Amino acid sequence: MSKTPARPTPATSPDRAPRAAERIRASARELFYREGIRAVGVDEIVNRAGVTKPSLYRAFPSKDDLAAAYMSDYDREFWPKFEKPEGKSYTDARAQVLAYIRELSRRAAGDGYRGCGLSNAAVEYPGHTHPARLVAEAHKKALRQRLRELAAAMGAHDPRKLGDGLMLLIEGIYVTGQQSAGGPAQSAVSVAEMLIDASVDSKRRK
Amino acid sequence: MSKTPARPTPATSPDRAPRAAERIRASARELFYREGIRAVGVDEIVNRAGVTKPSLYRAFPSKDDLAAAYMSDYDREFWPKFEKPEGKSYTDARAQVLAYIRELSRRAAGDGYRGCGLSNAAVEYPGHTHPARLVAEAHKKALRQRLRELAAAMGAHDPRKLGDGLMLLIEGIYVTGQQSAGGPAQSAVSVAEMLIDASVDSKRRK
DNA sequence: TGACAATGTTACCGATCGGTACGTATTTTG
DNA sequence: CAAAATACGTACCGATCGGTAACATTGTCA
Repeated sequence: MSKTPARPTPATSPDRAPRAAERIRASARELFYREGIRAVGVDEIVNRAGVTKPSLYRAFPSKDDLAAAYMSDYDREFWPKFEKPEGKSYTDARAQVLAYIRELSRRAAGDGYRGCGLSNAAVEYPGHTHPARLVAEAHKKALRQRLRELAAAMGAHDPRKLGDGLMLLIEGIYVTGQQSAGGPAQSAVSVAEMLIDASVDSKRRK
Repeated sequence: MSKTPARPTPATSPDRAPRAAERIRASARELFYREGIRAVGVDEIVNRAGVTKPSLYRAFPSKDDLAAAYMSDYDREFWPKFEKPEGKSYTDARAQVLAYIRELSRRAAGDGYRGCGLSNAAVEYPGHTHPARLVAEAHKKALRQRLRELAAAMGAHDPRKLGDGLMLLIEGIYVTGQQSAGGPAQSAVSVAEMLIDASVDSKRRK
């Protein structure tokens, strides 16, 4: 019945990419985000993926490495949402950041919102040597620098200050969004506007 | 040798307050904060407290309830630090909030900083019925309201907006402080100043 | 002293944890 | 087609998890 006779996957490419590993990544992605990494056992992951445990350990040396892969996937999915919020491209840095924060605040108001998977992982694993943490910290460092660039593009007097301010704000949305619905995240857009306007040349205020 | 003959504890009060329970609370407090709640086993807690496992379960129905007690302790220790930052009392709401953020940023720059135990617990336990989460969410609700009061006392046009902005900022310090040293938290004080000054009547700016 | 409450001691429970040895399908290749 | 390689499943491991039963010991107050 499920023959898929033609060519479900190329499988001719020398780069090994079995289907089980991808199903595991997707399953881990969902469960780790929803429940937390420590809360999810490997059995639950493989059951949901429709595969078995040895398949997991053939693709990933350990659960910690699977968690690191989850971090990399999360990071990869993040950047399009940040650079092209609401699906549109922006030339105006201010508009881009505000659009991202607007979209983020909307998501954070949803019921199943669980914040940033990377920040959450850093909470779950305090040790700075855990493989998942390394990916998360690299991501946060990159985001901080990108926000500083955007702050400079907005014409901020002190791009570092504005960039850090926006970073703190965004992380605040992440963490408060999962605490309670209708939380402070719903004020985030106007707060960001205030912050940006107060950071650029006062002559340019409308 | 360690007789403590006189009166180490009153022990006359009828309210049951044995010493083992307090040692367990203190041990849990430290370990839960440093390592995370899920990461710490009950054996580790009782070993560090110098007591045995049955003593734990005589004082607390379950580990989840001990976690909830940890939340309550954390909440109780929080408010003095917030209301009297740097050990001083403040009549000026702006000065108080800025002093708290200054003190917080200093702590967040330290090596072993692990953010807010209450926010971290909400990350570890997504389910909104967990006893620890209930305490944490009540705390965050109270803090949000208190910040709104303080924002009003500062003379903010929109106290809700400024209060939420400060809340997002503070939560941002919590979470980024434990990610990497020298992070965006070190810009928090000047960001808070900007936010407050932009929220109050512009005539009052210095 | 005797009664009582709090704690310690020891051994144990079932469940679940992350991880693996080993045999079986399935596919690729000559 | 047959053989080698690859992907997958069954069954299991020791360790640790949260939690408990039963009993001995201590300290306090009357």
